Amino acid sequence: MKQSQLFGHTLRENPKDETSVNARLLERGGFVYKNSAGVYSYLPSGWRTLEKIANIIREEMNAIGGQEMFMPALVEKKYLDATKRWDVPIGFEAKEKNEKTANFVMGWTHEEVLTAIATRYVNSYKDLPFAAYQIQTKFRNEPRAKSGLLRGREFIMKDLYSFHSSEEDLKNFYEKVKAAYFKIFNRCGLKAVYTIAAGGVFTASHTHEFQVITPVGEDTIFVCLKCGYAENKEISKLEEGDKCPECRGEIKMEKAIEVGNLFPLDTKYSSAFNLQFINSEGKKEYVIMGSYGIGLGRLMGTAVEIHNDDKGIIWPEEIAPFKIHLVEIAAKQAEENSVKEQAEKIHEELIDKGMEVLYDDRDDKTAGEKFADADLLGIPWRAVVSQKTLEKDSVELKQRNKKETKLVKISELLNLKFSAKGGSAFGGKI
RNA sequence: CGGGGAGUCGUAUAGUGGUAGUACGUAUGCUUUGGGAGCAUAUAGCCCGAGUUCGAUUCUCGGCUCCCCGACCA
Repeated sequence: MKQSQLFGHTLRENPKDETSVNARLLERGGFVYKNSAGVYSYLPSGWRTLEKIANIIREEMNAIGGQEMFMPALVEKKYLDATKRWDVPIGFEAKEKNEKTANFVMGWTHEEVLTAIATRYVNSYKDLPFAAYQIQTKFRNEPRAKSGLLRGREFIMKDLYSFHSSEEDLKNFYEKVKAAYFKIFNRCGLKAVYTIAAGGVFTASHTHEFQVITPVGEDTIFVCLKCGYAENKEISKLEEGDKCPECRGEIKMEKAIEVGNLFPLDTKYSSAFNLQFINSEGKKEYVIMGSYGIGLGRLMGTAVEIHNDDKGIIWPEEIAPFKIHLVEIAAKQAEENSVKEQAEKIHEELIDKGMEVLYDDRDDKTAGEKFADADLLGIPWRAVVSQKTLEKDSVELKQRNKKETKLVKISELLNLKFSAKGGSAFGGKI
């Protein structure tokens, strides 16, 4: 991708009305555009990261048997009436107010919708268990949108729902989701704490949240420094300095961002929709359910909150919009064997290798500005091509999160793996 | 929903009861090129409505929007 053609460019100044780090950096970097408070557009580079997150989630959900599907964003009253959630103030009503459309709400969750769908297809214990998920925009009448991508009025969410014939089976699957969530957050460069919490409008029982500890978090959790046991303040009887109920370690109070959650729903929704199955003894039973959410935008915003420095974003490898940032410097056009010509060639060859590369081919930018932009954009690897490096048939390679640089032969560059795992692409040379 | 702050070119800001400067950006030309370079020219703006006034971007009132704190919530 040529940077001169990338839709959306960087801003030199922080946006006037943003104080949160993720909003400032993502807007300055041209990753997102704020349309309204808590309502964002993802520009092409930001959408690349969002899609990477989505694909990581898809991989891990599919790995535990989740099946991707897609449900309507418009949810009719009949669904939410069944669980008395039509009047929950979280919902935005659809704009049209005529008789036909007054009965719709912009979907803020889909337990009811999928449970209703399941009533047609679940008859026997042989139809269970199954788990289906979607990645879709949710709409919530957020009284106070804030902190950039961390709390919006609409947000892209992965919502997974599981259906079981027994509590035991739900528990087993719950543990699988828990393990998958740890993988997802790790792959996104985040260390999450598994936390016991309350269920809000979703369920009366206790739930679990994945919390990323950071001062900008709006949740408060009590977490054991030793074993990682944690409780959300909203249900916890712990206090800072207490002994951990699991390991007697020290409990600390921390601010945290909730990046994912798991809800044991039991029969709350199946009973409301009369979702029953015939068990192996020929008797009817309610289906046992669970639901599991991850906010993708919030996850992206959290990654930025955690991974940045005073110059910009430092994307974790797996969710970086590009793997390598090829920066040409002092390029003069229309000269034989010019820097630009060479850089173009390297760009093409990297693309041929299947590398995701952003190529800063801009002629009207100085070296300083290109470096500043590279730091702001936070792509994991930066390869500088200039007269100086070409004299040695090389590019200057640098990792965004490291200080040192190294000249690497162009031929060698094209064979590097730039792998997120297994250490440095320098192969131990640096 | 309560409290606080703020709305001026694309961005960041200055300023005024007589319609507005600056910097960056953008455009054109030339000179530059290893950490936001230089010269010249051009470009574009007072959130909306009502009131006061000869005249309102400025004052008053109302509204809308954005940010922050709190309550609520993924």
